[in-house]
Amino acid sequence: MHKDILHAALRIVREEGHRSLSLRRLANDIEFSATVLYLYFKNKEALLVDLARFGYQQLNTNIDRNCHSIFDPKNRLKAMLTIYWRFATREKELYLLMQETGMHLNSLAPLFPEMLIFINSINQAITKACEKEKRTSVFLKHKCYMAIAIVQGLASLNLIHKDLDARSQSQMLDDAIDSLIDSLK
Amino acid sequence: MHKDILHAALRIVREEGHRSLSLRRLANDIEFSATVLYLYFKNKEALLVDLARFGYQQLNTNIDRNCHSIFDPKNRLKAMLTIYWRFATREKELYLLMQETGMHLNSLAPLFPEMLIFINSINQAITKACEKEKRTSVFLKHKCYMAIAIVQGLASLNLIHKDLDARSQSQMLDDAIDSLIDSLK
Amino acid sequence: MHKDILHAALRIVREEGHRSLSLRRLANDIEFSATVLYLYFKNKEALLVDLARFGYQQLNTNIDRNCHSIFDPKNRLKAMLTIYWRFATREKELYLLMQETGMHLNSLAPLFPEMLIFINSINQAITKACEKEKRTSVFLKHKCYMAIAIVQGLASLNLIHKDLDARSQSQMLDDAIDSLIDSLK
Amino acid sequence: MHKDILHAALRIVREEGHRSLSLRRLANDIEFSATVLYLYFKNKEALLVDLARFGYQQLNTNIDRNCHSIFDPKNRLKAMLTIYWRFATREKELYLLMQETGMHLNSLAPLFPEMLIFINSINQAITKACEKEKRTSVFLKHKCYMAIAIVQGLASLNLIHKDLDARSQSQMLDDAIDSLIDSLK
DNA sequence: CATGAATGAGTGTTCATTCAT
DNA sequence: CATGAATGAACACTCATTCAT
Repeated sequence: MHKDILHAALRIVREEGHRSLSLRRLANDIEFSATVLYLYFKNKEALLVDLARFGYQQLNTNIDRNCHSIFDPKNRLKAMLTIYWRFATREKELYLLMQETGMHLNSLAPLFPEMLIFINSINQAITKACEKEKRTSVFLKHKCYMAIAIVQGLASLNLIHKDLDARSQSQMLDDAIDSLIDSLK
Repeated sequence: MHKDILHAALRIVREEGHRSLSLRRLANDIEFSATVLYLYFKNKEALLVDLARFGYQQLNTNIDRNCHSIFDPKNRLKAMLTIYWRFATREKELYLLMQETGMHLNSLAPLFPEMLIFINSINQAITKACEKEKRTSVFLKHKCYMAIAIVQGLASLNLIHKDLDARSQSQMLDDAIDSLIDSLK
Repeated sequence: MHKDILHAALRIVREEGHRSLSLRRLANDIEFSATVLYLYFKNKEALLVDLARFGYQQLNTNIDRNCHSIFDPKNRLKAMLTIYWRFATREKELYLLMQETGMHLNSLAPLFPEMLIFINSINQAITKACEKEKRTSVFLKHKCYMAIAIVQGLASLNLIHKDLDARSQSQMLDDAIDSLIDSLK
Repeated sequence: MHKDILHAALRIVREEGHRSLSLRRLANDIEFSATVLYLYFKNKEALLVDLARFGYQQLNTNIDRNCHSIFDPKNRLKAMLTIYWRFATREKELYLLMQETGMHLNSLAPLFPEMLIFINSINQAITKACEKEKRTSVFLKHKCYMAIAIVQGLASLNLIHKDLDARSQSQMLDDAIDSLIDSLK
């Protein structure tokens, strides 16, 4: 049931935007009373958090599935970031929800383990990609955040400036990732 | 009065976030009836747009004031982007409002001239920074958007991952800008 | 509760006119919060439609009850129209609401079955009243609408020209109906 | 100016319905401040009354212009009623306003001289049409009101049952008028 | 003669949430 | 385990009207 609710909520978010997700609307969709939502979620906020976590899970498994066979560290990193960007682009509304939910939380750790997993996996990929150079962990962390920032920046650009065609976008993404990877040396 | 309203709205946004900006609340703050808002703004949306435009004006004059005396193109570009980032960081909530408002508009041109001015000024700076290389306008446009994306990405990172200290952030920004400028050659 | 609301609404309409029927006012009367109205009606408009339908139901049962024992077709028709007129006169405000609601609808069929039932019953009475003459269905339809028009015309006259005494009115009604019935031959 | 206001109001009523006529909207159209309306009209209601009176004036002059050369009393009466019906049909929204305004008034005489003129002219036509029969004034009055009722009834039918084509309507009107004229003998 | 500035009361509507059952 | 019934607070917005200037 928890899952059913989450999936229904997801559908609403995907189809009508996260601003349109109201508990009544959701209760209607799952064909249960609205009260039942409070049996499975403390709050609307709790539901949003779960939704966001689900998003990160999706993202993580997406990455796992597609990258587990890529052994070259740099290619692997590139693939991961590309998947991240594609996720943000395709799941526009869910991605926005993930961002917004992240913002409103005081501490990510307890509520957002999946996000940390995601960050970690990026971090590891970067670490492997510059194994020989023996970088400090601060350097690695910075690069990791930078990688994420680039994708997020491009994604949010996409939401505002609709005149950017898909080709331009993916080219910009490629360039940016290449440049980042270069900077690891 | 138009300005008074805008300033009061701005204060609410800054202090309590743009989600807390309701017309009632605003009317209360300016100690007028709510009706008066409709004498100066067609809509709540119109007010938001004006607020966002105001934000871009601020940003533009900020840039003007601080960069007009920097003649070296690359330094100039760096300064501009740094100011942009600082703006996004310091005016967190206003910046978010600007982003959200931008997303909901169909065409930016008529309602957001100030945003276009901002983009243009970045574009020009980039153009000057690689004058000798005779880059295509597409190349320039991509780099321009990329520059904006980087700052936006770092800004949104900032909003989510509060464990990043100021030093780290500005160092990441510096690195990223340098790397971008490098890529212009 | 649906019925309770409808009845309270009816009372307001009857006593203060359908222009005075606001959801807040209604909620006040039933001593419930305004929100509860939306549990039973999608809209204010939906409530109005239900109110109008209720009016037609009343009218239909009125007709049923009083005419089922009248077998002479012409007398029957006359009785029906007289009841219609009396309804319009006595339930002045409800009648007006029924008219206005009817005007604002695009297609009567789905939302106003009761109105169609009413029209149908008039039509049948007319059909029976000139069975022998084998009239075309167009002729019958015209006469049916004409019958309704006459009553409506007299009713609206009543609303404007208050100097008409009851006797005059019912005499005019009688004459008009007789004349209509005559024209069926 | 009085006239200018009235004409602007008329335009709004005609184009957007009498429910859309608000003083602000009107002030906007005439490009004056809303306050100025109160210099020429005591109330919104006063303005509506004037509007309605204007409607009756239009109707009266319409009748004058087109019927002054018809000498046969019955033809004349028929022409008058036809014009009335056409007016109600073509000036749908103005006609509705005239009806509604009439309803809300306690006594028509002081505020609606034009309406009385209209009724009078119908009355006279009827009187002439049955001069020889020496009818009582009550009889004449009844027939007069009946004539008006018929047209009003058909007009309001028109507003609700949109499935009636123009031909059917004018045929029904003709029949009804003929029948009424017949009944004068 | 006209206005700008302002308002109070009202509109329909939506929301997350609660609680007795 | 689930519901039906209900709510209070808020929302954006519109209206006719007033009054000092």
